[in-house]
Amino acid sequence: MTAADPPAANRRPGRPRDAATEQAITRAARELLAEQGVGGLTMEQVAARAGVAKTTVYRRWPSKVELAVHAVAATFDTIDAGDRGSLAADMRAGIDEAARLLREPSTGGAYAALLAESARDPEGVGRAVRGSLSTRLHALVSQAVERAIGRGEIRPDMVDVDLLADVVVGAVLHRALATGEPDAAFVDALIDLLSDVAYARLLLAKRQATNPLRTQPG
Amino acid sequence: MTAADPPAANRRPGRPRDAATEQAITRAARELLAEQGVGGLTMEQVAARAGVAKTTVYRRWPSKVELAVHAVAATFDTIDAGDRGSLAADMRAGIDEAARLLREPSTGGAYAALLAESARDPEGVGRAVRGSLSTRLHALVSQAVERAIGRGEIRPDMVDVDLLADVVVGAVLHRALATGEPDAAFVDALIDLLSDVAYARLLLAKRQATNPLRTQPG
Amino acid sequence: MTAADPPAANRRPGRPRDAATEQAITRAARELLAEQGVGGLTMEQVAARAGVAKTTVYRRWPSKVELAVHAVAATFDTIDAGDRGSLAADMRAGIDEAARLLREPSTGGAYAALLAESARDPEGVGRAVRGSLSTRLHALVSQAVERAIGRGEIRPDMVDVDLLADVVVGAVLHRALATGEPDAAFVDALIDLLSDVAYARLLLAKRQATNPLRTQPG
Amino acid sequence: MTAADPPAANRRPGRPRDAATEQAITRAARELLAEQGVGGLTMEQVAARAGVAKTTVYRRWPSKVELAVHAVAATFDTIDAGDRGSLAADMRAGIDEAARLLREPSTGGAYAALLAESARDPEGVGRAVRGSLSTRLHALVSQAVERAIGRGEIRPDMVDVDLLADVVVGAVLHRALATGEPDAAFVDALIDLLSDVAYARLLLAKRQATNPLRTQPG
DNA sequence: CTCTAAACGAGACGGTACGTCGGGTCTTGTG
DNA sequence: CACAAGACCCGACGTACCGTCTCGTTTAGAG
Repeated sequence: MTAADPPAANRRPGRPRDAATEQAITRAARELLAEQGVGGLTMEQVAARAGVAKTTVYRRWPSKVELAVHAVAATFDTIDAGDRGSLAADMRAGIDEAARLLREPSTGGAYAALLAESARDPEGVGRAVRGSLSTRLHALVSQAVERAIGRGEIRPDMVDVDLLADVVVGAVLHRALATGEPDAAFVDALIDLLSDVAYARLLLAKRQATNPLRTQPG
Repeated sequence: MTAADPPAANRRPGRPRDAATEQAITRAARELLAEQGVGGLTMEQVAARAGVAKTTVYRRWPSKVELAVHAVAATFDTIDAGDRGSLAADMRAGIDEAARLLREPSTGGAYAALLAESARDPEGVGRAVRGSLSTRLHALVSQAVERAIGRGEIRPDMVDVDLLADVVVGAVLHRALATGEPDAAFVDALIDLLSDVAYARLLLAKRQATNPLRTQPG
Repeated sequence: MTAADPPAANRRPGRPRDAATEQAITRAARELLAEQGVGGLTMEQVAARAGVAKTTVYRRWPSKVELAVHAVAATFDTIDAGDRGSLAADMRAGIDEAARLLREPSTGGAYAALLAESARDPEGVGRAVRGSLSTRLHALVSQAVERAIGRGEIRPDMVDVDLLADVVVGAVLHRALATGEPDAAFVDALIDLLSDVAYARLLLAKRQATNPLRTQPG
Repeated sequence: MTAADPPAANRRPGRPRDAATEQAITRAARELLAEQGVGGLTMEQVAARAGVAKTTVYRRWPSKVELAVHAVAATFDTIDAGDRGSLAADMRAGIDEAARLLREPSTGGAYAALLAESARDPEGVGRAVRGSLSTRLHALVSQAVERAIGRGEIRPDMVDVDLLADVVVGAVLHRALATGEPDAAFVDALIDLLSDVAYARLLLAKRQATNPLRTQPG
């Protein structure tokens, strides 16, 4: 084997980056996002507020969008996705978390803006947004389902996790930005709806029957 | 005596606006939106392509955002919300329409961008977006439900129309922009999910029972 | 002879122009000129303040510059060029008048601006400016000289009226706009200078001599 | 020890300005001024012709007027104010220079336009115009006089330099823009006039007399 | 204890679009 | 015709960000 310290091997030459700088930028970005929304998140302002040169910001995040993704992701770090013991509890907790985050105009608006950017550049921005943001929102639902499967509460074939996640996240997002507040009543109603789905499927599975209301496409 | 002329009564003074101009702008805006997304929707470009002075555009739409709303709304004019005869058919048609529109990156992206703007200015932009866009997407679902109520297929108390609409539109939107394509399989799965809700509720109503899976909010 | 009223023969068909309108425009133009200088003299503002449509202004003065000429000329209508009885008194009065007019920043500035326009369009604007403005300023000097010649105070070959006028008007104008105030001391000094010219010429004429200080050009 | 480096001491931080850029702008401004007068001196055009972003122009000259001042001043850099050996020669040279510059419609017109602007903003524009332009035209006369005083040709109390300068510059300017060409004959006549002033004053000084034509202000 | 390589602050730079202002023309309906 | 009202084209204004660049100045480990 060659020399030594594999962890220190990737030590890059030159002056190392200042960790405080990174924090200052992140903090400034989050503050601006919260105060003025996506439109207020300008590289110029971020640099100024962080007390940092624009170059320094660009050295870390190659474009404004990526910084925005980072800033929103930082907000998502507050997500609590702990195990609540049951599917119902986990689902409620997950939906509550989603509503809490997206209800905030700056966060909800920023997420929507980044989704819009994703549409323009699915490979670049889209990949980043999905990887850092959408996935984490989806996880709020999918983790709950997976835990429930693990517990034996439901069977894997009974639920399309991806669909479920899109339904939950999409409904909360749209309610937050287009329709009104994703308040407690909304969350309750959404949970009831999902409960009814579960009820129907458990029943149908037990009876080995098919929902007669299901029609053929076309 | 000749008939009265009510249309000429509210004639505004001054040179009337040129209808052709209005069309040219709308058309240019839609084209640019389709070709290059929201980012490509520039007042400068719109005016140039429409063969019109920038002032003329601003005279009609006081800002870029309002023009964008108009352009997306114009795209929504292609929505076919005819009566298909049954709730199931209407729902499928409505979801298909939503998917068709939002699947288009320019339209879906633009809608998301405008939702983002709504978060920054709920009174101004938000009101316009809701009035011209969100409402029309919701109508795809709510009309279907209302027709079904009219037909006696379902009872009004069995469904929260607003929730349902947010679920459908939100799910389609999020799938389109964040997760993947809202393709036929997705639409089918979504319809199945809704069918199961209906099944559960019809059953529970007949039995005068309550879904035991429903829990109390915590 | 043909029909009637020769003075009314040039009666044009259609609705006659409103004299009050003309006055309102002139007044508005002068006010704006006085309040905000040439830069503040916009067709839009003039029309608005006169309570008149832009068309109406353009019907009378084909361009902004011509209106400006008219407005300054209207200010020049206050010139008092009465006979003071002697060359000295007339000259003093003329220079005082010039100083009074050009000292006013709006008038002096406007005159300078119109001279600038003249440089761009000597035939059109230039002709109008010369005809309505420069000539009248020159007259302040030339009338004095001509009266003096009439009285026999000086001989026509002793003075180049045009040069004299340019010297006086030019000096006052430049002092007003570039150097400082054309105050009483300045006017006095200018008169003294001209008096010395007259003294020299009278003396030289009497002696039938030539000023030895005059050198050959080149 | 090596010599000190005072020039490098006051080095400003950041990327230094490109000298070539500055020249390109100046050149473009002068060309446009010469070709199309003040009206043709557009920030947009200057930037385009200089192959430079508009921002770059604004970084140096905060407004169009200041750039115009600079452009005219650059034209004034061609002034030759060398010592010709005698008051007469220096005066002739100075007047010729003034005539040469102001005869050019673009330069004369621009100078007039800037004087007009000075009237609107005496502190800002006015200061710049006086400092960069008027002073330099005045110097054509005042330097000649001061040299003459140095040589003993005339005595300081015999001439009001400021008045003289305004007379010369003003007369040339007004002749150029309002009356006709400041051609050779005009320059000669102006010089003759000034020569006669000198003659009168020398004579009166020698005789210790007063010009009887001088009257008291009234 | 120098050498090297990168981080860093500062600010110039090219670019694109913004929304506004003003000039001058054209097009209505009404007096 | 005159007139009011206002649409329309055009060109320029000055500003705001974007992302890139070029400087001089640290700051660390490597030799």
